[in-house]
Amino acid sequence: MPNSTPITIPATIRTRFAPSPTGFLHLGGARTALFSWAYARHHHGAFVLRIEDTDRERSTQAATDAILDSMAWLGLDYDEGPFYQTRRMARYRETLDDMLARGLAYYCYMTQEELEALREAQMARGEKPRYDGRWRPENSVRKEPPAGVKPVIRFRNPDEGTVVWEDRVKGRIEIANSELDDLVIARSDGMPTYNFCVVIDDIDMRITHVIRGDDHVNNTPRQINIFRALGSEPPVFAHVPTVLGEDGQKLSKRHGAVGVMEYESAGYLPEAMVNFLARLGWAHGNDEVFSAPMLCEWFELDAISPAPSRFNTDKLRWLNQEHMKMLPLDELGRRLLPYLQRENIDATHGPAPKDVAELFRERTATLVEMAQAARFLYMVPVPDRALLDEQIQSHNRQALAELLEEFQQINWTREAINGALKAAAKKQSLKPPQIMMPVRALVAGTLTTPAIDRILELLGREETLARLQDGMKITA
RNA sequence: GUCCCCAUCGUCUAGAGGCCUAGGACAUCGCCCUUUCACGGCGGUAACGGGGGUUCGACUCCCCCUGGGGACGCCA
Repeated sequence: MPNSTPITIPATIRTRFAPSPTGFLHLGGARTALFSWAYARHHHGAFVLRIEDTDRERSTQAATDAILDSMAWLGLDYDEGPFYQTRRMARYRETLDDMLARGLAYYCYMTQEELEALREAQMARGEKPRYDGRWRPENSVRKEPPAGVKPVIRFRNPDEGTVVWEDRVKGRIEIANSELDDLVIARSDGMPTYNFCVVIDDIDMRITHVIRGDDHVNNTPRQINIFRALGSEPPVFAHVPTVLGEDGQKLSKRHGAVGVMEYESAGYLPEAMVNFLARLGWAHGNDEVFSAPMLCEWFELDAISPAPSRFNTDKLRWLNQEHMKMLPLDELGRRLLPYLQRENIDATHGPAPKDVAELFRERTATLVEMAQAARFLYMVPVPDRALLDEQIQSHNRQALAELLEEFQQINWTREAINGALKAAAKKQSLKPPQIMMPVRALVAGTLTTPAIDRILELLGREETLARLQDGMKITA
């Protein structure tokens, strides 16, 4: 008889994010954390952070720190934790002993070699590889534990029936107990395993909604069985689909940036990252650009798509620019500052970062691009001889000379600069571009810049005159 | 191999039987704006994987096929 999970929403929603600290926080994990966080915030519940570090071989403090940094950058604050599973051993052992005593779990003395042989034989027969239950209490009454073998502890999974739950994103899922084997809940060295700890923790931390990656779907029925064996009602489950690379393949190193903090390095705003990640597999009508608070207000599990979705850099870039345009200029300037430093640009002299931000936020998509584009505002560009020869020729040399003189007279305002530029062109019967383009080349070392009058204004009279004069000498 | 899940424009998605001549966004193409590059504005190309049902009526419900993804650890 199928036993299903009722959909009842408890008064206080408690969600958790439970990464294993074996590497940086990747995009998929970040989105899972985001959804879990947003759901808790939406319901004014609690968001718990738990570090699943029972795999001592692979867990590192550095990875934990990296995950914490990523969450902080994204603005995913937690209400409780971080809890470390390795510090809860006493609790796990106590439960293990209790389960052993009650016959819910048993020692299994099968060796790794025996297990491997069994699996190979099963695969050869076209069967699903799994443990055959040979050390179950009912089978091993006569057997003597072999000497020298340290046993694992296995959970005695029910043989009959079907485990059913209403997944909040996938819908109803049923898996027959006959498909499940008795999973190892404690290693031979005594260390409890993930599938066991996760259940104990979710019970103890009173987690009401487990929102996690859908690679855990197959673990869920086993965990539900443990919940039941322990006399606890399982939480609501919501299995979020995978985030794929741009090519539709599983995310891996060859996709380039898969770690969240790599996007910080690449000049993306956390606001944009949150917005983008949220739109991957989740939608609120036609809303595209929104803030984290808006996400929290709107977020519902039912709106999560059950299908995997692909990462898309173009859209992330667009969103980043949108968020750069939404940020107050002072703030955007503050955010730009560290990127200028990373480009080895000394921003202690020269234009205020907020003025630079205003100039470039409509023509660059990331803070890195903005910093790079702004370089000439702080440092004299490397002269491009070919460009200067092309831009400065006999037809406009006279006009440029006159412009230089004019620049020494006028008030140094954008309006006056613009007037001088146009007047100088007109006087020599040139079109405005015929004087503006060479000035760009002289002052910025490139032809693609924001409005030239504003650039000269920001650069200041002294710097402008110096660059014009030095540049003119090169082509003279 | 076995089990589980998924399937709307190139991509992210809206769509909960008639509102769909399938909407939005990114990307792309064209035009306008324009001192360059952008921004912005206007417009275009572009999708319900296939086959069966159910129904007066299916993008929407059911089944099969195909195609994708995930899981089968003393990893999480």
